[in-house]
Amino acid sequence: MSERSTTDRLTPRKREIVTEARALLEEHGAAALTMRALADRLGIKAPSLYKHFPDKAALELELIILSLEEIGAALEAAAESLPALMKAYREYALAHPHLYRLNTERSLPREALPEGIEERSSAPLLRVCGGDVDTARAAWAFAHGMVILQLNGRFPGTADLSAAWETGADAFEG
Amino acid sequence: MSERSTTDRLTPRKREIVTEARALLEEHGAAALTMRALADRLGIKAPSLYKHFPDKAALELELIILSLEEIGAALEAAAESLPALMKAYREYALAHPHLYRLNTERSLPREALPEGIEERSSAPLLRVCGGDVDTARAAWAFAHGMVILQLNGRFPGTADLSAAWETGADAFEG
DNA sequence: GTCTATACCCGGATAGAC
DNA sequence: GTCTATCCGGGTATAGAC
Repeated sequence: MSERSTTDRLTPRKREIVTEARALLEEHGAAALTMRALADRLGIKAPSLYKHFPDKAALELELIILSLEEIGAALEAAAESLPALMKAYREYALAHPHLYRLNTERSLPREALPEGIEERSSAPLLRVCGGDVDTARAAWAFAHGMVILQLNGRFPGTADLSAAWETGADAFEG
Repeated sequence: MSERSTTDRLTPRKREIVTEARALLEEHGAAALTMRALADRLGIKAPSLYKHFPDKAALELELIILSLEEIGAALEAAAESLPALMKAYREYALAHPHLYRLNTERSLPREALPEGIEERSSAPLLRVCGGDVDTARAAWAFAHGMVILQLNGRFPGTADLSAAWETGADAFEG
C-alpha cells in the first residue's frame, strides 16, 4: 500500500508549479490554463516551464493525479452509505468544477498514472455497493451525469436538483 | 404545434452548409470543425461562409437544433417504456458521438433556440416517468453519465456496460 | 456569392545565451 | 533555472474586388 502522494513524487519546485497551475485552473477555467499565463503567475517566462515539465500534457497529468487522489479521499471519508458517498461526490465536484472537468472530460492516461490510483479512487463506491460492479458503475454514471449536466447548464434554472439527487440515491439503494 | 424544422427554417444553400458541417463534425470531431476545413469541403473559401452565417457560433447553433430534434424523435419512437427509451437514447448518442457532445458539453443557448424545442426533446422521457420530473431528471443523468463516461474512456475496457445499463434502468423503474 | 489578401490574436514549443 | 528571441501553426474574421 505504498501510495506515493503527489507531495513525495515531485521536487519542491515542481510542486510549486503544479500548485499555481491548479489555482489558475480553478479560478479561471481550462481555457485560461496556458503556459504563458502560468509562467506569469509564477513570475517567470513561459519557456522556463519546459525545464521542469516536458510539455503541457505532463503538467495536466499531475493535476489529474491530484484530483483522483482527492476524490478517493473524499469518498473514503463518507463511505458509510451510498447516499453519504453521493453527497460527498457531489460536493467535491461542485467545489472544484474546473478540476473535476479536467479529470473527467478526457480519457484517463492510464499508462502514465501511478499504480493503483484509479482503483483507490473508486474503491469506496464499490465497497458501499457490496462489491456489485454493475451497481457501482450505474451509480457513478448517475452521479457524474447530475454533476456535469448541472455544470453545463442543462437543467432549467428552476429545477430542484436536490430532489433529483435523492430520487437517484433511493433508486440505487433498493 | 407548428414545429418549423431545420428544413423549413433555412435557405437551401444554408442547409447544404449545415449538412457538410455535420458530416465534418461527425467524421472527425469538434476540433476538425473549422471554418477553413468546412469551406474546403464545400469547395469554397472560408470567408465566403460569412455571407451565410454571421459567425461560427451561428453555424453550431444549427447543429445543436438539429441534434435536439433528432433526439426528440428517437425518444418519441421508443416511448413505450423507460428501458426502451433508454436504449434509444444510448443508441442515438453512440451513433453520433461528436454531435451528441456538441449538444451536451456546453450550456444551451436557450434564447436562440426555436420555441419549445427543449421541451419537445425531453417530453417522451417525462411522459414515461409518469410526469415525475425528479425521476425524469435522475434517469436522464444516469443515461447521460453512462454515455459520456464511455465516450471519455472512463470505464475499464473489460467492463460489461450493458449490465450496468440494465441495472440503472431497473433501478428507475421500481 | 465567391474570390484574394490580409489582419489579428492566440497557442505550444525550441535554440542558445547567461 | 532563467532569460530573450523566435518559430510555427492554428483559429476567427474583415475589406474590397469581381
